[in-house]
Amino acid sequence: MTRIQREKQDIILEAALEVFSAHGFRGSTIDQIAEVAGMSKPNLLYYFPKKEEIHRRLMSELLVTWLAPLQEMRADGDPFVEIRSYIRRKLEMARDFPRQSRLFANEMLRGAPHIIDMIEVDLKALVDEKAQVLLTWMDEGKIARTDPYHLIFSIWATTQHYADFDVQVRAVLGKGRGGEGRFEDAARYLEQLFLHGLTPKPKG
Amino acid sequence: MTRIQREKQDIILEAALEVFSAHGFRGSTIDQIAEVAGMSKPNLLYYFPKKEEIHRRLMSELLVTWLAPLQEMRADGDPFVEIRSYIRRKLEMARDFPRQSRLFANEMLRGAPHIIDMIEVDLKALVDEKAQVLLTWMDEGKIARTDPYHLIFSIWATTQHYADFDVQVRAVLGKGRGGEGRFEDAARYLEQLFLHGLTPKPKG
DNA sequence: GTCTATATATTGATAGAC
DNA sequence: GTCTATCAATATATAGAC
Repeated sequence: MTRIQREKQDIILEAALEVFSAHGFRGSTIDQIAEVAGMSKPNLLYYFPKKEEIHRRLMSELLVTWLAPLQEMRADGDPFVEIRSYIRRKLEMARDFPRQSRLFANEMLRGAPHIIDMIEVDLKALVDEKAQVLLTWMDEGKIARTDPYHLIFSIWATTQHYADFDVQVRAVLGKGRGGEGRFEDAARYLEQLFLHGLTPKPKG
Repeated sequence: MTRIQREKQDIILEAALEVFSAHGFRGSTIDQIAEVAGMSKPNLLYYFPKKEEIHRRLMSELLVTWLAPLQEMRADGDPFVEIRSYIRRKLEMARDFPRQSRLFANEMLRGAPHIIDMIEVDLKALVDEKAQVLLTWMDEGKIARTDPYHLIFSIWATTQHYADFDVQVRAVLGKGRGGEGRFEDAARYLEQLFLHGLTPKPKG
């Protein structure tokens, strides 16, 4: 495959991400994607003969990106530093790659038909491994004893929320508060939530 | 409108909830809904002449259900009891009404085109009111000082996650752990998260 | 490789018999 | 109120000229 071909494919995939993440697979048309990509529909179909093939490519690339932040959590690091860094990385992904997050959420809502195998095998294996790391930290008394799986779920949920439910977050915060400060506020809030919860500090 | 008519409409709305929540608006066909409802397509269209009208009805009913749990949080109650109850109600909704949760998530992912007005007005007003309640509790030193808006967001995110990302949760927990214990585990975990975070208890 | 024109399939909605 | 038959619009995909 030539360099030109690869570039064209990348333009199409970028346009498809834009459209699929906003309207879902069925809600998106090749016409829309072609327009965003700046080419005609038959031209787009010259590079990707099937609409499904575009989606498939996006999904397989997505999963690699998706597993990366958790993989970086190191067993030999300081527990609080590692967890805080993980939360930060996930929140940065929600801020910088909201379309990927929404594409993933769309797939989940439909029962993950295209990636259920990778979820059940690769993702499960990774989470099992990191849950074991968390359990070790608990055994060592470095973090509170709790359910490591649900801990990971809650980090996913709280961070991805800022991408997937972005409209709602902005509407609720209103014009002033929604204006770009929300990710910094979220970072501060989530750090406190996961590290201390709502228990008030004794006055000092 | 007769009783029969109302019943038929309810059957259609129930079927539409099933289909829309799983495939999204554009991904659902009237044929599918009609089949689930156990009637022919023209017959269904006799009661709802437009596909959009079915969706509109579901959305307006949904929003009422959706605001209820937060409305019940009372300023004159004990803060920890009120917050814990709220989390519990939201988690029960994720468990008992996952389709409504997914319908809502679908709408959010698309930028809430049909309900943005209610989000910006009614939901915002309700959250503003409850954020004020939380702020008062913080001023009184009853709960830790934190961002009340992001606190509410994180309760939404963590509880709805068990409905919206159900496939993933079950796949990661595996056959044994995914088997029905997950909501009880989540309830225990979330209670600890919000009340104490990960700070380990001093040994004693 | 890119275009115009078009084939084919799906689907929302209607017509008209019963 | 419910059905069969069908229309009209949309959307995926292909044919064939350039």
